[in-house]
Amino acid sequence: MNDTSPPRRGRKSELSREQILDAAARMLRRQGYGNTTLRAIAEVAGIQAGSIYYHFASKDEIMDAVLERGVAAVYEAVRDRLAALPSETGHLARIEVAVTTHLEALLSHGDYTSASIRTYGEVPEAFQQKSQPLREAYVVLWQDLLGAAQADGAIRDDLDTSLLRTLLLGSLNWTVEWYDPTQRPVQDIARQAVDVLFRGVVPVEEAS
Amino acid sequence: MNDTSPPRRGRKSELSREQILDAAARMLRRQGYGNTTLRAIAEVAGIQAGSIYYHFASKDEIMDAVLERGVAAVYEAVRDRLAALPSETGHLARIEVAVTTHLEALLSHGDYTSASIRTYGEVPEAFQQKSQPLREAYVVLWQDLLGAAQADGAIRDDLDTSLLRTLLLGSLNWTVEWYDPTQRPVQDIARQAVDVLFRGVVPVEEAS
DNA sequence: GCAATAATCTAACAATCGTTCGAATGGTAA
DNA sequence: TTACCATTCGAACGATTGTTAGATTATTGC
Repeated sequence: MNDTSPPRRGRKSELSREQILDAAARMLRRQGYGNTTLRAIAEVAGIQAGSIYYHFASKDEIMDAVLERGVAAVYEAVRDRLAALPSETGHLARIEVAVTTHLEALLSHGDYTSASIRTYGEVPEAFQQKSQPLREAYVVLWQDLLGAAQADGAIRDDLDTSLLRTLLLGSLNWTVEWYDPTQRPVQDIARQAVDVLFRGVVPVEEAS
Repeated sequence: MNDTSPPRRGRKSELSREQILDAAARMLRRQGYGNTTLRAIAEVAGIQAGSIYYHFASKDEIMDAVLERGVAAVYEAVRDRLAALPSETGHLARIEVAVTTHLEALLSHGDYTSASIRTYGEVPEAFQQKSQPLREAYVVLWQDLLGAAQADGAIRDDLDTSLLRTLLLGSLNWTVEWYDPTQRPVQDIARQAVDVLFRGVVPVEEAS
């Protein structure tokens, strides 16, 4: 009944599986769901199209794996880094760490996270739902972070933290569309993003 | 030689053309480029698939028209509203108008702008280039806006306005992914976005 | 009302899609 | 080596794709 045990497989299988996923993520990122062909994935992975079905049951299963990996990479990175902070860490410091980690994870696992972000909307609803719990957990994480900060007066209480969260994460997520790793280190972007988020762009002397 | 004159067409042609474009934009927005089928577009538009070719030469030509319309709607709206401002308008006020107008245009032409934003990356390079001049012009518009503000001291001069622009526009563009017109008026979002952009989230008394 | 042409329909085409399956290969334990 | 199972190949399938062309219907100008 409980069919948790996978068919016993050798070491080479996992390697191929990984190559297929990498290829799929790379193609999903630039061409979207509908344009990504199993034959193209196979070619990039260095195998034949039919061979994919030894590792995955369907195209959707591949997409699902890529999507899930994309969100998990960011969520787990941020969650773990926050958990590793000393308990006396201030709210603003925690937010700064979250922003920086989010950006680092987002841009270092570029293909998976980009594919996840850009493809999520165009994938059949049926298996959007599989990665949805993770996405919601990540939203809750941020909402708690911002809510706690506001409750303690670290964030102005005339702001809607829910709106603030979507605006902030939107700004960060959009970086996958333009970020060029050869141009500028991720930390520079994170630093200025946090700086503007905290203090705004207007110089203090004339902040009306 | 100069074949500028289109084949003389009646009034009904333009109506159908519009319906095809509307249908295409709506499908592009939710399903992406590769998943959007000419037969599906035709069904939404209330005609037969083959009839599309009376109005457009190819699928790509439809996509091209949708993409261009999407960026043009936002660009022209912001440009015109800025041009209509009295010349003595301050830099921050101009930026506020630009942000608000950008959001309003973005979200009121939802299908076209969303399709334009989400599909641009997955479309063949050959005709990404057709809407590229418009996109660049829009970037220049914002860059001038922010650069002039910084030159006059309205924006802190330790900020990189080029990075600031991408972060800001990213935040605004991302709204097409989550905005629900039944929940909150666009102006509320614009107001808080400008507020945070100018003054940051940290209360003045403890801004270090 | 009649001719002309604008607009749409219908049916098919070649290509490509995801998928299947039996045969061929690879490696590993005995 | 032999036998067994893991892994891949190669070729095919039905369905669907963008596109085409001729027949058919609407609409307009006179």
